[in-house]
Amino acid sequence: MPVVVGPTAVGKTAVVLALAQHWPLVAISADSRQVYKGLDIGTAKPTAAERSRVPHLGIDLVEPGERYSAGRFAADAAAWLSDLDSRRQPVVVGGTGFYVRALADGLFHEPPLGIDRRDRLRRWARQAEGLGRWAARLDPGYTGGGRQRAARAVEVALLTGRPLTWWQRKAKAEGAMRPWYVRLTVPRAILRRRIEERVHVMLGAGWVKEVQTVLDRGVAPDAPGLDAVGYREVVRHLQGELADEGLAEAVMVATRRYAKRQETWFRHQLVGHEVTTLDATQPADALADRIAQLWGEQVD
RNA sequence: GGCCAGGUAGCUCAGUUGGUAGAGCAGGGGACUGAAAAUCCCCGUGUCGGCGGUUCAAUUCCGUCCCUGGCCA
Repeated sequence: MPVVVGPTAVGKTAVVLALAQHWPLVAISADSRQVYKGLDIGTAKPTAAERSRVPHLGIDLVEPGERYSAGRFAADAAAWLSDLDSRRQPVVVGGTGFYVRALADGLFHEPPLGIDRRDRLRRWARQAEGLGRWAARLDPGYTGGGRQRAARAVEVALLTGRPLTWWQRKAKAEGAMRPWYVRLTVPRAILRRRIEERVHVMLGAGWVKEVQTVLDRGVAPDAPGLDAVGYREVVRHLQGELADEGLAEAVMVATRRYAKRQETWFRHQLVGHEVTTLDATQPADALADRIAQLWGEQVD
């Protein structure tokens, strides 16, 4: 199954829409922020018109105040895949490497953890000293990665009796599907330009108002959905901490950094799978033609 | 035209009582299995505006020229 990946603003959506000229498609969005209802402009969700051309799954699943996760995504996506309209070819599109992996490779099957114990652990982990050392002691395979990931390693080890890396090794065997990664890439300077344009379009389209509306509905400024590139800056602007003149630039900086992290992921984390890298300075139609051609050659 | 203040990393600046220089921001590289647009780790050689002079040694002192800003004509 084709999995179209690449950094924000390379043009993934345009390629999928163009690809729909070749086959009837259904797109599965692997994007950790498009799952939130009401966050449309800043997450560059496909528009209603675009979605009428290609139905999209994985969009508008939860409220911005609710916590979604890669695990839920893996489960949801598995359900969608088993219940597809057989006349449409599924294509995964996404910028969230971790979600793509959860879908394509599957995550380890987490045993029931005991909500109370887990919550107590998490509260402790938020301010515990030497969390990284705890993680390394409990999981010899732990390679570092800050408080959030250390906390997770400690939690899994303590609550399941096995280190996280043990579960990972065990789960490797049960690979879920055979993904064919189509990785879109563009020189950094061009991506920078595209990001710049896109941010201006988003702000011009009423992004600030969108966030204001979400906050007015009672969503907390630090809600999971708003903890996102650009949304963080817009929230700060609405709270008077970021002046109007600085907003666009601050959003662009955050977006560029995000794009860099995405490229690092897609450069290194897809090993062991089939990957086709395409130069996305070409128009979407040409890219779609190329994908269609290669797809035809796939054994599948 | 005169006087003053500047010209050092992509940007804003610090600094060197003369021994070829360092912060912030920007930027780059990397890690990644239920918060991932998250969370972390690593990375600073640049004709110190040009040309001359003094000196063992000049980005630093002197001269001159160029550029920028301010004030005065």
